[in-house]
Amino acid sequence: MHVVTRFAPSPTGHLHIGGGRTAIFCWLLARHFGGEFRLRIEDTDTERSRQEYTDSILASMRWLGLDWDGDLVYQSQRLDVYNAYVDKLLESGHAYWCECTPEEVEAMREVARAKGEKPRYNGRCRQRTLGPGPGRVVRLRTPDSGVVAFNDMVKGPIAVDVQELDDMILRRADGMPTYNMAVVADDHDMGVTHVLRGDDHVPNTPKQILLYQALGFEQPVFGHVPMILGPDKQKLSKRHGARAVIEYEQDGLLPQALVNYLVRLGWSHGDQEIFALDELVRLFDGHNLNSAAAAFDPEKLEWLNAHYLREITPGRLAALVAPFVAKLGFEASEDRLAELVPLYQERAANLKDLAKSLTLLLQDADALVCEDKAARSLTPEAKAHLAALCAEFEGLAFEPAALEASIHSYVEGNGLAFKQVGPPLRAALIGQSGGPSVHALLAALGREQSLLRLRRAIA
RNA sequence: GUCCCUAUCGUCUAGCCGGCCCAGGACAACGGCCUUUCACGCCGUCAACGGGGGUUCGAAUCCCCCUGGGGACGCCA
Repeated sequence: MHVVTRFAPSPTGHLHIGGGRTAIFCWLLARHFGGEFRLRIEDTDTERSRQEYTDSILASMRWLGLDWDGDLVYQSQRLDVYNAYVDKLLESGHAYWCECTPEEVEAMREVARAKGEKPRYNGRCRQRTLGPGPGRVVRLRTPDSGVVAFNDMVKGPIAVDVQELDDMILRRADGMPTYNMAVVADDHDMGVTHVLRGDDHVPNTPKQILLYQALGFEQPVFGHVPMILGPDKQKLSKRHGARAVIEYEQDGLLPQALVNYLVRLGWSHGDQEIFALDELVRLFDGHNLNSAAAAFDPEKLEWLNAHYLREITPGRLAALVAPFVAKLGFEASEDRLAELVPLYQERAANLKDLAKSLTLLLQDADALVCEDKAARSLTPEAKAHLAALCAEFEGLAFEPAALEASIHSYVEGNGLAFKQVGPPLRAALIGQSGGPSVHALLAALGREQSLLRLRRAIA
């Protein structure tokens, strides 16, 4: 099957998770069938479109691992094309010039509303034979009767009576094309075969189909994926915290975790939860898409992220966490980070947390802050044990096994319980009551830094 | 208001053309095991077919109505 999909964001903001998920689905569908995935920037709204958002969206696409085929298409560079199509429609009688002002149209809508009907343009200029002129727009001549039906990839058969549709504007008074006009022209010219987009476009689809028919274009397959709701089941908004893909990146999420989470939100493959990207490409064929809106669950995302974090090799993880460590004001080579990372790899849910934990090991002994619970374990008796252990460690090789053996022999030799020396040791080393095993901590810190921290705790 | 979409545990979902489902998996929560702590891991518990009518020997699965949720009705995209 020949498949060409596209993702068409408008550069009026960063790429949000809803758009991100749509992009992933489109990319997956194209890759699954060995087709093409195209990217189009819908920047006809000159007021709100910004280059920086285009850049941000492209950066997020790359971060997610979604590569696109062919050149980027900018709608703002295709205005002539759209107008040529509008002219064609005018010539064939499928469109007409209209001189009604926005105010007049609004009044018509009010009349319709008052009659309990859907607000719409009443077709006043339909029968007139107006030509171009200032303030005039071009409208599509919607058929008088009939039903527009299509088979949605995810929602199944959908039918709408044309009576519900009014004569939509194709060309604005300023000569700019409207959204539906541009989309149909672009999707056709780009050879798009499958239009996968957000749920909110369902009502646009019948209108666009009318345009396909008027223009004599072959229709693509349409598919509408439901929206993503906030954890409270309400429309996702700023209230729900981070929503843009770029924010998740900044919070230390791994792209494979976000992709896995987003795909699984609205698509399933039996009971499977974890999917590698190549596995998704193999499995995703456009079926099994859920037709109901789904609530976003940050906790499950976090769980997936922690999962992927544990799968990465220390060396690779060191490189990923380095920028986050630097952001916290610490300097450490990637080699050094690679040595430390294993201590916290399975204790962190994201790169930000991991970096924060690593700074416990990187900072100066004097800057170490001791948590209350940890401080309480540093009793006079415990300090005496620490002093004795310092002596034990003096002539020892600072390796995990040797350190562990040394601590155990001290504990047993003095008839103690491990908990009498473990907690105070950890408190002295990192100022916390929980965390990596003490011998691993000692080995990672090294002789000099370990003894420095122990002596400081005793003092 | 009108039209369209939608409805299984708190959340994501499995459940394709009815019986194998007194509904399965995952996240979260809770309990336990492992363990020097934390975390990981493992085991277990709690928890759902929105309501009402049909069709049928039999419905979460099919049909209708109601209710709930969402979206759209722009010279925005």
